[in-house]
Formats: sequence, C-alpha cells, structure tokens
Amino acid sequence: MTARGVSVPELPEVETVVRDIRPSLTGKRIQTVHQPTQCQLRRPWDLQWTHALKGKTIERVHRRGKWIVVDLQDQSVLLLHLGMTGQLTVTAPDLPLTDHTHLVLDLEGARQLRFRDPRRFGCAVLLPSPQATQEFFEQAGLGPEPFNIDPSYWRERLQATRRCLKAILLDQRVIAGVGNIYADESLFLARLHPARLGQDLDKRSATRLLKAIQTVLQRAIDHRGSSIRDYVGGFGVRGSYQEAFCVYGRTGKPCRRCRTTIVRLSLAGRSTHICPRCQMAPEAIPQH
DNA sequence: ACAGGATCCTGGGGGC
DNA sequence: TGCCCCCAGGATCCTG
Repeated sequence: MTARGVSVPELPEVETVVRDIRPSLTGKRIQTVHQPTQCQLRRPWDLQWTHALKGKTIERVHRRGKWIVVDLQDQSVLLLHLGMTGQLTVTAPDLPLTDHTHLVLDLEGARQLRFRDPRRFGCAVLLPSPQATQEFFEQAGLGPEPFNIDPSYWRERLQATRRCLKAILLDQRVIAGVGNIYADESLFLARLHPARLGQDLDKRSATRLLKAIQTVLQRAIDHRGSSIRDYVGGFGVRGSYQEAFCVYGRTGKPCRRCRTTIVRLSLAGRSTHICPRCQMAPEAIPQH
C-alpha cells in the first residue's frame, strides 16, 4: 500500500514553496486583496489587513521554521502558515478558483498569489514591523533553524528533558520545522528509537541525531519535498521524496536496510513508524 | 514537567 | 452504488 494520510508541509515543503514563488513575488506591487471564501481560518483574517496590503510592494520572501515570511517595503510583514493542507501558488488571474481558497492577492503583471487550505489549520497574519514579527516568534518560543543549530544547545536541550525523542523533534520550541514525517525518517537514519528519552542520549547519539535531521531535511529539499496527496510546490508541481521514505507510511513493508518489517506505533499522540531491529527499544538498551 | 487526550477541519478510504 | 465512520495531523489547550 502507499503511504496513508496527507502530506503535511514541513520545512522542506515550505522551503520549496518559498523558492518557487520568490521570483514571481519579489519587487511586485500588491494591487488588491480578496477573500473568496466566507469561512474563516483558525486565526481570523482581519479586514484591516486587506486595506493595509493594498499598494504595498513585496521586498523579500523567506522562511522561518514552517512559516512563510513576506517582507513588504513599508516594513510590515505578511506571515503565512500552511498548517496541514495549505497551498500557496502564483497563477494567472483567469485560472478558475478552486474550493477553499481563502486569500487572493492580485499582483502587478497579471499574476495572483493564492492561499488555499481545505482543512483550515493554516493561517495568515499581517504584522506591522520586523520587530513585531520577532516578538511574534519569540512569544511562540520558536526554536532555532535545523541547519544552523548550535550543537551544544542541541545536546543541552536533550539532556534537560525526560520527554521522548519523538516528542522533542515535534516540538517547534526545541527545533523549528520538523514534523511527523521527517521526525520518523530522522530517527530511523540515526538508528534511534523514538521512545528513548532525551536525557538518556549520550553525546555521540545526540550529534548523530542532529546530523540525521539535517541530512533528511536536505535530501527532501533536493527532491522538492514529499507529496502524498495535498502538498504541491509554488508551481503546483509535486515533490518526490515520498518515494525515498524509509519508515513513514511503510508499515508492513521490509526495512530498506535489514528487511525487518516496519511497524507503526503511537507516540506523543502521533503515528510513528520504526524498524524494530535498526531502532533498538529503550528497555533493550543497557543502562549505566 | 510531562503524558495523554481533545479540539479544530475536510476528504479519502475501508467496511458493510 | 452508497453511506457511515474512522483516520490523518500542526498547534494549542486542558487535565491528570
């Protein structure tokens, strides 16, 4: 069977979207803003933002964790989160609108930036300044980016908690951008069982885990992310990393390394996939 | 401090 | 063929 469930935008998918749409957005003026749907996103769009965006020029498009950050020339910042099923695309204005399109920005040069999200777990927020954006992220306690995380910070965060590795990897306050799929893939690559406790990892294992996270995320970015069902990049093009999954969605299939059957368990409230041979259970590991 | 569960939401898939 | 129910999960909140 193929991987069940939807492909949720995690760091590699968000990075792909940002890279795709950046050339079409940078330097472009926003002419008008529409809300085609009546239903609200989880964090309601403020009508004042519609007026505030009009006439603003987009200066820069980048990413912070799973957030898409659109810097505008007047210092205000549009933040977008894709939640579970969010799609952000740049299209021709005459392309018919699909269901669940919550926000449309008309751009100069006959282009539209469209934010679509069937499950409405995503959100869009306009903040007045980079300082306010900084505070927004600080308030959320958003942790460091995986690619420039300080190894000693990482080891300290692991040492300081009795939470299991799966919960730690999903916690955006510890490390930003990792979600369910890449947590499982990273733990497999590091040969660590997701139920192991942060404070039980020695220095070598902690370093190996960080390297695995970076490797998995970079490989996924190189494949334009993973597409199972909903996710598409900024051009509407699907990613291909799902074909390289080692454990996620591979329940019942043989491990790519040792042929042992991949099993699914529940940890930190999320489906979790492991190779029971490559990822030794905590109770099987000698304590010291 | 942390685990576990509920909540939000929709569409796909399995079972009958 | 169709209907019902379950399931997927990012972030957040609540309880034990």
